Amino acid sequence: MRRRDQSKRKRQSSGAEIAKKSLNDSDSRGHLQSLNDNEPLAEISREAVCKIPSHANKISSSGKSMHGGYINSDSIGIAKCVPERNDKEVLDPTVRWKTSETAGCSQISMRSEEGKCKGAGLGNNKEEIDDLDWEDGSIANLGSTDNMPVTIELNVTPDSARQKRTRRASAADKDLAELVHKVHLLCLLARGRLIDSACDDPLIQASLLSLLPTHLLKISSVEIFSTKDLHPLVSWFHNNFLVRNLTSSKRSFPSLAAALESHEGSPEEIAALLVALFRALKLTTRFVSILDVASLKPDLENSNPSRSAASKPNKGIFNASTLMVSRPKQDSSSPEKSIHFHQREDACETSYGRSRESKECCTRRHIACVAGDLSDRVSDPLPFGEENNISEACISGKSQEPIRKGNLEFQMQLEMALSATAIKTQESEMESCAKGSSSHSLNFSSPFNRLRRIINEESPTSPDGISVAVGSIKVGSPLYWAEVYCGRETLTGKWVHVDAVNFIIDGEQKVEAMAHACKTSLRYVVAFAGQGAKDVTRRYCMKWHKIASQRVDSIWWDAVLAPLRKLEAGATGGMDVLEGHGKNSSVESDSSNTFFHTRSSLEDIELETRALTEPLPTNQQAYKNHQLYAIEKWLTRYQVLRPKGPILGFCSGHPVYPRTCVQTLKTKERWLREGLQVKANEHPVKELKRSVKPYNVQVSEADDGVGNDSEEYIKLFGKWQLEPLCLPHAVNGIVPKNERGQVDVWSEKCLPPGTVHLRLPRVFSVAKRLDIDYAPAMVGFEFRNGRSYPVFDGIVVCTEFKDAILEAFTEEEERREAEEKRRNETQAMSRWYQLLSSIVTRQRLNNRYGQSVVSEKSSDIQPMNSNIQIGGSQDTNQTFGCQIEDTGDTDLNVSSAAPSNIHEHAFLKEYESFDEESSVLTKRCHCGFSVQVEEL
DNA sequence: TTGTCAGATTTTCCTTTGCCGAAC
DNA sequence: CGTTCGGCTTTGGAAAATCTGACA
Repeated sequence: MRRRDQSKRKRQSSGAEIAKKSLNDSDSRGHLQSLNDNEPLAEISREAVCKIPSHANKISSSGKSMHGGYINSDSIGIAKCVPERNDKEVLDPTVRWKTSETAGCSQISMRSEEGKCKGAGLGNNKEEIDDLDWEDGSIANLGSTDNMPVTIELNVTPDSARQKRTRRASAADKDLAELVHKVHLLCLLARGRLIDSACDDPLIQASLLSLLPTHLLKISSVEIFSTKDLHPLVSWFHNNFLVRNLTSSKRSFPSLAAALESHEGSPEEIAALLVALFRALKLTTRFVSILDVASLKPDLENSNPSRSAASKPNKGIFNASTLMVSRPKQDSSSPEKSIHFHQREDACETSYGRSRESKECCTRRHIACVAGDLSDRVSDPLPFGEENNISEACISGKSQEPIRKGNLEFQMQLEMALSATAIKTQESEMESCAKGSSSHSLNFSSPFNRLRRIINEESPTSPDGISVAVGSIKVGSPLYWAEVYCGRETLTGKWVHVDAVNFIIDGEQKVEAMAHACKTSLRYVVAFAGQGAKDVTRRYCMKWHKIASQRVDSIWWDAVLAPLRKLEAGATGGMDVLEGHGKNSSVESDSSNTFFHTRSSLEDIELETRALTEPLPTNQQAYKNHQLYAIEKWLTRYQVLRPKGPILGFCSGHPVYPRTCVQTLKTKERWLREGLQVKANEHPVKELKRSVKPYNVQVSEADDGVGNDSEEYIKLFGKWQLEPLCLPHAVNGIVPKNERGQVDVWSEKCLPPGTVHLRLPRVFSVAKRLDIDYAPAMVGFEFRNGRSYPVFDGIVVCTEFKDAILEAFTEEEERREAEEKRRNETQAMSRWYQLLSSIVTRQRLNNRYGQSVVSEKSSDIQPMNSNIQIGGSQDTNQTFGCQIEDTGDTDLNVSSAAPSNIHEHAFLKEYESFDEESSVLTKRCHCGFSVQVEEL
């Protein structure tokens, strides 16, 4: 019962989560067309996304009905608010059912996400809200919160909460999570392509060029440029376009035109505009995005963002964020209420997964505090009374939760906040740019810029006077940036990272730390160009072992990206052959030069090199599944180190070896399946004690109580002890068999030379009849009743008999089919006879014992002659060839329609009628007799 | 607060070559 | 009387994954 409840809860939450995902995607949909009307990929992606929510909703439907069924979802999983009895509304994505094991739905606690309860007389203290008893269902002032998202939680006892924690994901959960992950990945890829194509818009590019000061236009005339040439350009862009939190904006999908017009936009739009600007200046540029995709692992506990708050009612993240960061005031009349919630989240562009809420809150919390601290230090007072508000926010934050100091996250946030708020003149900035220090990536903005940037859309109208953290979005996780190809950077050129949002140039090594500080995972970093895409995660992720397990199956991912990579390479000149000395130019392929590189292949080499030169992890557990390194401690018992060296380093005193030294051991039988056999005179590398004794050994032991040592150990061999399988050749039409008189056909490699495997049903009988030697083909095992049973499929025969057997088999099958047909016909005839006999008998009985029954019941069986023939004639005038002679002892009341007592029914075509619905053909004789035939 | 580690717990994977009796 | 076919009973240990708590 508990398991069922947990399962239901899980399904509910995943359903809600998926609905939420699709909501965001559907949210974006309305704007897709504005970017590219002819883009079918978006449609395909959308359909794929819609399938999953509907699947999940199907699963969760039982849970809904159990709880009263007030939650509705439409076909694509978008939540609808359906009024409940007490004028409450349930917003699907934030609803989570918690079934109390004992009391069931005993208590409903409602929580206002937006803190509106505060103003509605429910008190400022979150604890008060949580402690309120809603048992009677009357909730004060809820009438005014018609569109307010609320979370309904059924009371959970501490015990059940604990039990739930121990529940783990099932295989189905994992499958679903993987499916969601893949679909989400595809959606984000599609989104990236849309943004990328928008960057190519000539109108946008021309508009950007028109804004650009003339002295900056000269970069387009520089054929080969370096990182420092980009500084003035990026600096100008940084100062003229500001990143804005567009939580309550009309547009939720990027619109470059709107961003260009207003000189402000989301981080995505700003990054895209920079890409457009670079492309307008004829620089080879990619739009790069972190695909912050839903988790690959099922997330049972944290799938709902408010879970952490629920588990920690007094100092949860939710509470802290509610007090410290005012969420946008919701328009109670807005029909897109549910969407609005996601728009806010979208502002941070974080994942839909478990860390979404915590990420957002964490970021905002820290920024608020950092900004608050700064307000004390920075001499220039903040405009719009921000200072006080921020201080208040921070103080209130401090009172609830101490600020974390001294860690990387704090430092990163501080740095980023400084870049947004500290005083720095435009001149000095330009100076620093001119110096061209690539290491100096975090430059400070001008005061003017700071003032502009500090404006947050919600701040001035914040209802409770608590400021939204200034620039929180701007200084959030780096999610979008540009990559510009600089020919002068290295010998062969280099893709240079340019982050306009955070004003970082050539800071690829900083991305990981910054993303980490904002709880964003660098699982997929994809560069878009020319409608194509390329995975460049390796360039930015130094700790690959940390993300490897969070990435989807690489074969699938590579297959997805394969066509996109070609497009990308084509658009960025990646297919052009490069000459040395950093001069990239398209040259004719020189047939005499057999060794040349394209830009794309050089980048591949660079990324591959990074993959092979990952630094040694500092913790032992990272070596457990590390692709490059291994320590002996974490090897399984089927693994050995051979050769045992070289030692690449040490971790906690354990020597670190290359993963290539790890060899997998298998038993002789296992190697056999791969078409390999152990060489003669090779001794097992390892012998393991057998945990499960073979069945026959168990029996023999039970009999005599003496074990067989050779059977008790599993002998393991390494790959270096093997040679290709050498089976005895078939001689004189005799198939070489094993000790059981069969052939184990694990694969084609396991077939003895000169033999062939015929996987046909009943083929053994043919071989037997032809007196040809054969062996049953064992193809695997079936595990039933705690034991394994061999599975046979077809036979193995010598090749020379193959044709003869196939020919005989074909004949045999034809004969068998004919026999079967004959048998079926006989059976059909017999059944017809039985049917008509019963009709006759029934008629006799009716005639003898009651006329009324006849009139009532046999509407479709007309008065008839008892002389019936059964036959298979297909003629127009069908007759039944089997006659049932009336013995004359019955007193048949023959209908007037019947022409005579001795009458052979003739079923003419023109009297037939066919009922389409029931597929019943009614045949009628002119005498009035009718027979209904059901067509098969 | 976060990361690491060891131990505990849960889930998944691997194991691997019949017998008996009723019906036909 | 021989052949066919369905039901029987439902392992259990190791590895892998994950959780927990202590500690730095």
